[in-house]
Amino acid sequence: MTAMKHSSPAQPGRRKAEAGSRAELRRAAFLEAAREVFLEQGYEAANMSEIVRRAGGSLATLYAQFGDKEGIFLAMLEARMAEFTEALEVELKAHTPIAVGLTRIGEQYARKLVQPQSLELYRLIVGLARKFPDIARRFLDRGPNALRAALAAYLEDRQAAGEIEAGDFEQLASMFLDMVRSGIQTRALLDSTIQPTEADVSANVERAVSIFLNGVAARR
Amino acid sequence: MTAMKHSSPAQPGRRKAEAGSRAELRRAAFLEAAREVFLEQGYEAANMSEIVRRAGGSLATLYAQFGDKEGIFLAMLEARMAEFTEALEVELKAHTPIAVGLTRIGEQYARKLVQPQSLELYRLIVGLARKFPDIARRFLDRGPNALRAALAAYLEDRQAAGEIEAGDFEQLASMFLDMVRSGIQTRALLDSTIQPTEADVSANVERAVSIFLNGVAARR
DNA sequence: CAAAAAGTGTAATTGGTGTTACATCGGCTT
DNA sequence: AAGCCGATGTAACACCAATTACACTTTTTG
Repeated sequence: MTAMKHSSPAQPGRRKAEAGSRAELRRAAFLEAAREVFLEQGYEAANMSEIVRRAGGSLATLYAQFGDKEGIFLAMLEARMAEFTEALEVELKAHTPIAVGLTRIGEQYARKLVQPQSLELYRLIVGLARKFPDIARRFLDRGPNALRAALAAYLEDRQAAGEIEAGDFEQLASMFLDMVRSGIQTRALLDSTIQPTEADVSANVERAVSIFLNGVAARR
Repeated sequence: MTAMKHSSPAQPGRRKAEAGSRAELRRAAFLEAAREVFLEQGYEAANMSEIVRRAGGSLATLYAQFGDKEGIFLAMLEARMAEFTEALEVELKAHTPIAVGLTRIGEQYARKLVQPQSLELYRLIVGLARKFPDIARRFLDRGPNALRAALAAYLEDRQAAGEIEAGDFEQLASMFLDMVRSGIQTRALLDSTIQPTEADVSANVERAVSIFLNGVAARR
């Protein structure tokens, strides 16, 4: 991460970064600052001058590059979402035994979700789903839906291997992921003093796997 | 400093105590309009004049009754949350067989959650969790946490009856409710063109009950 | 019935913020 | 070295909404 130098205000003369194209540096700095400001304050409360204050550069340049407030917001979301979903490219192709595979994907997913930045991003998108429906929609497709489809394919493979019973694999995948994610995420979303530990996540996943495979009914 | 009179029954002036008084009618109309406007447009985008436009009355009266924008927003949320959670007072005291009990509570919960108004309320609260942490916290306690505790007690009763195995009942309750709620709610939250039908909800609950009790592992 | 309290309609005040204009500066190409 | 073109800093513009002031009417109460 490039260290953010800042300029002394109203000083003509001595300031310039040394590496990379100037425009690109500016753009990256703007996006980084926009991420901070929007995630911290929400869309409406964020103001453009604050972004410039943190990024350096000038308001005019910001507008020249992104058009308007909505423009930089969308650009920032796009970058953020890409960064988020790329890490979800889980390799479930391997014919891993079901218990191991579920645990692995569950932990990876849950650990990602409870990071403060992920929670803030989720808050933003949910809160603005009405104002920016296509953004919310894209998030849904690239995030939860994509992961669900991947897990469904894996489950189908496991069913073929005789490890689980047949069923609607998309629905099954959704159920499992919801058990892994929802409780812990909801609590963290609504009570920011809660910061789940790795152990919390692991215990949660372990229990979810157990229920998903065996249920809780008394054995006879 | 304006003397702020709130709805507390005891007042020095000792007026407007009766229900149906003019002040109470005004107040109810304001809250109703505020609900519409805030749920439709979000907190920041909503404007006070619009509330008055829909409720009738005057801006001055609105301010006299609620102090400021935050005041009427919180008052409206309070009323709304009360209305929402009161319907969740599910009677699970009865020693209903586990499959029936789970289905009943699951359907009631899920059906409530996918109503457009519930979704909008949830959006609002999640989006503003950072700005109004105590509101989000109260929602968490009165909503999800309360229901979870109730279900946990029911599960404990069922365990005592030998229907299910022992375990961390709060955790189990959370898992079940998450399966019932999360998938369907998340999709509706992020894609407003989705409007789950009764049949969707029922199918989802049925599957959740099945997994929760028996799991998906192949029988041997 | 009359005075006081509360409500009403309108408009002014105030503060903020998205957006643009403009004069200037500095690096990069030729 | 000269000059172009984008970047910069600043301030202005335009608009909007929260909040309040005020003069007047209606309701409540003693």
